[in-house]
Amino acid sequence: MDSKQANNSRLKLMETARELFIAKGVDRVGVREIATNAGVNLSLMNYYFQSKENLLEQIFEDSIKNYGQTLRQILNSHKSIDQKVKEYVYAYIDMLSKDPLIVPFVLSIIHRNAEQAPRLKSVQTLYSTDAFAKQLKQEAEKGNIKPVDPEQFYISMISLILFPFAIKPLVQYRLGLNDEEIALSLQSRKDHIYNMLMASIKA
Amino acid sequence: MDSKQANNSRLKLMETARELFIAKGVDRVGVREIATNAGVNLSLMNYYFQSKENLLEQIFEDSIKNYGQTLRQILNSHKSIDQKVKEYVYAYIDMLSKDPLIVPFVLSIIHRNAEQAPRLKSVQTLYSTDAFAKQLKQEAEKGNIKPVDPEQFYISMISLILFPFAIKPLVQYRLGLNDEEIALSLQSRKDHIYNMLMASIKA
DNA sequence: GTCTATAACGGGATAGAC
DNA sequence: GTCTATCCCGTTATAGAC
Repeated sequence: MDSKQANNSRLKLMETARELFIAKGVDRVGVREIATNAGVNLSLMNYYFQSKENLLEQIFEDSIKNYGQTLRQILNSHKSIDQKVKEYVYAYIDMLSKDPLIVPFVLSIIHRNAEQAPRLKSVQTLYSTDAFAKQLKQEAEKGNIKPVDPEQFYISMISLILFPFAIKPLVQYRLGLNDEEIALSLQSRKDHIYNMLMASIKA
Repeated sequence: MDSKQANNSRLKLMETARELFIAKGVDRVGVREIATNAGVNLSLMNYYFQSKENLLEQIFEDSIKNYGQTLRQILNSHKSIDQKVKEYVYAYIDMLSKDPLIVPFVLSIIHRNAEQAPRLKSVQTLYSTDAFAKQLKQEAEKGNIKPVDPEQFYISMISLILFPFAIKPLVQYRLGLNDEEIALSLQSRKDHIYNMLMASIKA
C-alpha cells in the first residue's frame, strides 16, 4: 500500500534524524546525511518535511503534545494551589529530563522566528496559563495566599523550571559535573523550586 | 590615517549589522546584505570578523563586558545578601532591557556549541557565582537566613532574571502587549523577583 | 595593514520534468 | 514519489591593489 510506504519512509526519517540529532547535535547533522542513513531520497525528505527545522519540530511534536496535555490538566484541575505547583514542577522536570533537547529547540524557534513562533503548538505548550491565573486571584482574595500578579508568578514558575535546561552545558562545565550528577542536580531542583514558589505566596 | 579607516569600516559594519539584526532578526540578515548596506566589501568583512556568529559576538562584547563587571562587583562586594540581590536583579534587568538580543544570542551559542561555549567570556558573564555562594552559607550558619543550596539559589536567581527575555516574543503575543507594555512588564519583574528570592530565604 | 574582486565549496531549500 | 538542476547563503581561498 502507498500509505504504508509513506508512513515507513516518514517514520524512518524521523527515527534516523532523532538518533543523529541526539548523537551528534542538531547542527552537526546534514540533511543529506539523514536521508542517506534512512535510505530515503533527499527530495522525498523535503517532500514530507519542508525544512530541517520542521523535521525537528515533527520529531518532538508527539512527546511535547502528550506532556503538554498532562501539564495543562494539572493546572486546570480542581486541586489546591500548593498541590498544583508541586505536581506541575515535578511533571515538567520529568518531561524535560527525558527530552533535554526540547528547551533549546523551542527557544531557538522563538529566537529565529519571533513572529510566527507563538502560533506553534510545541511553543504554546511551554506557555499556557489558563485557569491557573484565576485561581491565584481567588485564593488571594480569600486570604489563603499573598496577593500576587498571576502572570508574573506563572512566568517565574516556568523560568525556574525551564531555564536550567537551557544552560545545562554551561552549569555542567562550571561545576565540573558528569552526566549523572547534572541529572541529579536538576532532579533536586524540584523541591527547591516548589519551596521557593510557595514561600513567596504563603499568607 | 590607516587606523582610522580601519576603525571606520569595522565600526560601520558593526553598527549596520546591529541595526539589521535588531530590525529583521539575526537569521533573516545575510552577510552579503550587511556588507552591502555598510558600503564595505564582503571580503573585508570576513577579514575583520571571520564568521557571522563572531560578528554577532563582537557586537555585544563591549556591553556584555561592561555590565558583566558591574554585576560581578555587586556579588563580590561587602553588602548584605538582601542588598546584593536587589542591586543584582535591578542591574541585570536594566542591562538586558537595553540589549534584548543578548540572552537569545548567548543561549544559541550554548545550544550550537555546547563544548566550547562555557569558555567564551560573553557566556561566562551570564554565570558567575564566586563569593556569593560563600556568603549565603555563612549567613545561613549565623541564622540570618534559611539554609539554602547556594548553587541552586544562584541558578534560580538568574533563571528568574534571564528566562523572560528568552521568551519575550511569546509572552508579548500571548498577553497582547505592545513594545512599551512588555518593557514595563519586564521592569515590574524587578521587585517580583527580589521579593520571591528573599521570601524563600527569610529566616 | 586595509581593501577589492572573484571563484569555489558545502549545505539547505526549491521547482519542474518524469 | 523520484531525480536533476538550480539557487541562496555562509564560508574559504587566492591574487592583487593601495
